[in-house]
Amino acid sequence: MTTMVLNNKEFEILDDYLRSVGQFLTLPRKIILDTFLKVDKHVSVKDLCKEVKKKDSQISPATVYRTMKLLVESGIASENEFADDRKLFEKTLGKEHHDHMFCTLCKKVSEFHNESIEKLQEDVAQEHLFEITHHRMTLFGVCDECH
Amino acid sequence: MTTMVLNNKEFEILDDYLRSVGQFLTLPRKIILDTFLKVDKHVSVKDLCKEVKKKDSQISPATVYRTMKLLVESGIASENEFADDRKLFEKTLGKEHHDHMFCTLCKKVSEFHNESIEKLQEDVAQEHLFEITHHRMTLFGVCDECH
DNA sequence: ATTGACAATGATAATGATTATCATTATTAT
DNA sequence: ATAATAATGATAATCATTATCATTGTCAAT
Repeated sequence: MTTMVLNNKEFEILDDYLRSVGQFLTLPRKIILDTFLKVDKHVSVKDLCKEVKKKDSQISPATVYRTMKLLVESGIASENEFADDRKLFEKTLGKEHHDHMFCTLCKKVSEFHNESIEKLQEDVAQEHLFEITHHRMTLFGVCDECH
Repeated sequence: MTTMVLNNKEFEILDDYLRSVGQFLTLPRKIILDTFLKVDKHVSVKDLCKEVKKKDSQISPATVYRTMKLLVESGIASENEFADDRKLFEKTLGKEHHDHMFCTLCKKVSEFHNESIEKLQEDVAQEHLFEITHHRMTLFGVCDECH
């Protein structure tokens, strides 16, 4: 029997968000959120489905897709696309903003943050009278382990 | 009758590249390259197909896809994905490296270059013993005209 | 507790960009 | 000209994601 950590702040946030748009925090959504929170790396919907199926084989991929969209809307998760046509999700809550390095050999995703770059991006945007809502920066190459 | 500018250096580069891999610069490929070069913005395969069809209604989308892949391999074009699941191609020859700003309202793509950011990216990579092959940086937001 | 309005779910079909297949046609070197 | 091989166009296949829709679950009001 799997135990769900229901007092995580993510559950409260999702519940609040859903109520604010006239929806409810149902059991499938709880299971999917719980599963997602226990994966500590970037995960695809496909892989998430496998984990979710272990807990409840009834839950359909369609519901996983729908729920992940809700997690993004509520700020709990964010999505990113590194390799071809497969979106990966990661937790955003309690994590600082960061950018990514993607190893094209082992497909590993690692993170970094550089305040100077952030500042320069803002400067560039101002010069062009562009109002940034978000940005995406990924360095592609070969990680240390693959050398 | 459409005139093709066959003395562009891109034709020579593509020809050289194709020969180096045992292939040939055929008429459909010439037409597609010519069409691509005359579009002066980021273009999707779908839009490119429309233009190509005007010159030769026989040319199939499959050939356009195949040829665009060759243009990327030979360094004449590069691809980028901004909005959902539609790749956009742009000319790379004779253009400095640059990053993009994508207006989420009007979908316009504009370009910028900032040497300081480039330098900092290299620094970050070195710190992490990461060897950059290329990078991708896009600022999302609202452009001046959409304000 | 029951009910009614409506949201959520699961199964499955649809979408849409991109690729693969394959028979036919074109191209090049000889 | 011809043989060897590459290229093409038409079409089917792929695959992640969305839409559809009949059924089931949820909650607030009675």
